[in-house]
Amino acid sequence: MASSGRGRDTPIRSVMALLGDRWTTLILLVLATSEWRHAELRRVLARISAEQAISQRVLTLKLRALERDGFISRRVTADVPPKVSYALTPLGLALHDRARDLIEWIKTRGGEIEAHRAAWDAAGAGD
Amino acid sequence: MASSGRGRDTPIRSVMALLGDRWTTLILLVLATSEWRHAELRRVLARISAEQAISQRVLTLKLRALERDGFISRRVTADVPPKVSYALTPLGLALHDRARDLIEWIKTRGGEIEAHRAAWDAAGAGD
DNA sequence: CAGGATCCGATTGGATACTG
DNA sequence: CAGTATCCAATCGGATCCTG
Repeated sequence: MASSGRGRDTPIRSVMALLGDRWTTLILLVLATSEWRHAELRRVLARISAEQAISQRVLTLKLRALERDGFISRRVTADVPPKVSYALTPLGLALHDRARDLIEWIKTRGGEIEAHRAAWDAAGAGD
Repeated sequence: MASSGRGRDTPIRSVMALLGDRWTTLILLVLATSEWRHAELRRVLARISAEQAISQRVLTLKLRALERDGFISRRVTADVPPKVSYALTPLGLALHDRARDLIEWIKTRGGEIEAHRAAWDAAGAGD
């Protein structure tokens, strides 16, 4: 089942969806710092997300999706047990930069957004 | 139940999720052209998405979410039946601009991404 | 016309157990 | 350690019906 899936998506929609999902952007941010092994990556994601850990299965799914699109590369050593490391490709680094820009923008405007939400929620609270 | 929901999200995650969902970015693109009424908006979204129409319920949900964050404004006339129009706020226009940038980037790199996918799918096809 | 209420299918993400 | 396979809960989006 390696081939299709939701692969008929245009890159536009699927990449936007990637950035919008629960973990992918965080993975990009971490991989931008250096190369990481699977288990290490899981641990650091758990720490910085602060809520809860990514499951092993979902981490694999997200890494595969990023690899399929050419955003990350996977390197395996011949050791036993094998060591598998992930790193951003140049394309992935470029995507990361875009994600950063977006995050920075949201940070600068985050106050306004939260103010709107507070006002909205206050107005609707008396239902 | 107007208040909470997934409202405890930080703007970062929720705005990224907004851009990554099925319709929101498309809605931003359309609203950037002018003000639209609910039914018109539904029709034009159906046309440009080419796959299938957004349901009435989901359009309302998306518009409410955008309104809550202060990205769009809702204007109602005193007519019977009332006319309801939606338009981008300055904050929403700024978000739209960021979405456009991202889309443009994906377009310029889309070829590479699709090439990676093709290679990946071909490699995995012989399972 | 705008939109709320229901019901439903599909997808997403998490927990756990198991394999090379 | 890295990854797969199940099973399950929650969320998302769609279809339909109903109301001011």
